[in-house]
Amino acid sequence: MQPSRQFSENVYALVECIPKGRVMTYGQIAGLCGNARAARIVGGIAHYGPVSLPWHRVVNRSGGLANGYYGGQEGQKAALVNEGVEVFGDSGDYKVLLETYLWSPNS
DNA sequence: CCATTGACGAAGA
DNA sequence: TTCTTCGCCAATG
Repeated sequence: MQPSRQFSENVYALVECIPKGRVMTYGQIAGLCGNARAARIVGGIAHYGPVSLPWHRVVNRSGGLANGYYGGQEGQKAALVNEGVEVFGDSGDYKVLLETYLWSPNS
């Protein structure tokens, strides 16, 4: 297989596969896609890529919400809360409990 | 085709 | 302990 181009494909598939009420980290997604060091690529794809995917379920390794989300952290936070995820922190520093909401495709 | 970006991660100061 | 810097590699312009 040629994982190179499939990277974005894997990212899209994984993000779409994240069940409601769960989240995944960029690093984990990158690792599952074959490039553990391409965490930025995931974020890059998210930025360049379509908004058609549940990017609001994707958080950074600290469980913090993304910093360039199209609707801002408050938008992503609202989306997560809307799915039953408890979001802690204040404006600009939202975060979720990875211990509780982190999801894995093998799960 | 070349240069720059990018919503991260981990290490260093 | 927090802040800063480097590295990673794909996608966009």
